Amino acid sequence: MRCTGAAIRRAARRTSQFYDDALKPLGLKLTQYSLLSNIDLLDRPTITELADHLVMDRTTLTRNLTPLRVSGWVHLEPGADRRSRAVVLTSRGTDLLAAVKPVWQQAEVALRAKAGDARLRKLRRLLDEVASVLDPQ
Amino acid sequence: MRCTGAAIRRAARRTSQFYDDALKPLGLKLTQYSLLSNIDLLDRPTITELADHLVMDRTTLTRNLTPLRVSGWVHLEPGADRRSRAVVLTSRGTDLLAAVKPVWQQAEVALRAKAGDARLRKLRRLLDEVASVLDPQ
DNA sequence: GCTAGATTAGTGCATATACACTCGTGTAGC
DNA sequence: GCTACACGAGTGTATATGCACTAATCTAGC
Repeated sequence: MRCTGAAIRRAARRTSQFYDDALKPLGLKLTQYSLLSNIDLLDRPTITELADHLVMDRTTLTRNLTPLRVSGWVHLEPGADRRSRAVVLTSRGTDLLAAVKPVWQQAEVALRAKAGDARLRKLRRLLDEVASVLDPQ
Repeated sequence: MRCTGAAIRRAARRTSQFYDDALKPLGLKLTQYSLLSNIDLLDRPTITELADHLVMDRTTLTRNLTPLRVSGWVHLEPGADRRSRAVVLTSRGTDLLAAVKPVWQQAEVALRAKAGDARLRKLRRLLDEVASVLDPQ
C-alpha cells in the first residue's frame, strides 16, 4: 500500500484502538477525551472555533458533542450573539476530565515505551506539518 | 494537544478530506478506493484476511463492503470451506479501479508537491513502524 | 462418531465523519 | 430602515468504525 492517506487512516485505526482500550474502564473513547480536553483548554469556544481547532467538520463536532451532553459532561450556553453557542464543561465534566487525565497519561507513556520517544516526537512533528500544509485557507 | 492518538486522527481527517475531494468526480471515497485496490492486490482474500491486512476490524470491513457490493464492484464468493467467503472484484470493479488509479495518483503527486517527498516518505515509515509496534498479535 | 473448542462471518448498537441543505441572525451599503 | 450577503448552527443522508453477541462450520481428541 503506497497511499499516504490510507496509511494514515490505518495507523489512526490502530492507535485509536490502543487508546480506546486504555480508556475503556472509564467509559470514554479517545475522541471523547480529546473533546473534553480541548473544551477545557480553550476558553468557552463556539462550535465553529472548537471544530477549526480540532480540524473537524463543524457538523461532525455537533454530533460528537451529543453523547457528552447526554452524559451531562458538556453544556451549550448562549454565545456572544444569538447565533453562536459557547461550549463549556459542566462540573461533572471537569471532574471526569481530572479523573481521566492520569489514565490517558499512562496510555501515552505506554505508547512511548513501545514506539520510542524520539520516534513519536518525529511522527508528531511530521503529522502537524502535513496537516498544516493541507490547510485549505 | 500533546496526545499522539488525537494528532493522528486529526491528520487522518485532513488528509482524508484531501483525497476524498480528489476522488469526488468518480463518486468514490478514499476508503473505498483503498478497499478496491487491496482486494485487487491480494488474491481472493477472505473477509478476515483482508481485514487483517488493512488493520481494520472484521465487522467494519463487512459493512464497508456493502456499498461496493450494492454498486456492483465487489462480489463475495464461496471460500475454501463453507464458513469463509472470498472477496473479489467484478469486471465492473476492475474497470473502475483502472479508471480511478490515475486520479488517485494525481492526488498523491499533488500531496507530495505540497508536503515534500522526503517528508512523506519519513512520515510513511514512522506510521508503519508505530502501527507495527502496536500489533496485538 | 461425538463433543468441546477454535474458526469464520454476520447483526445490534453506538459513535465518528462529512457533504448538501436549511434556518435564523448579524452587518455593510444604500 | 431595507436589502443583500455573510455568518453560526442544526438536520438529512450516507459511510466509517468497532465492541458484544450470535450462528454456522471445522477440527482435534477421545
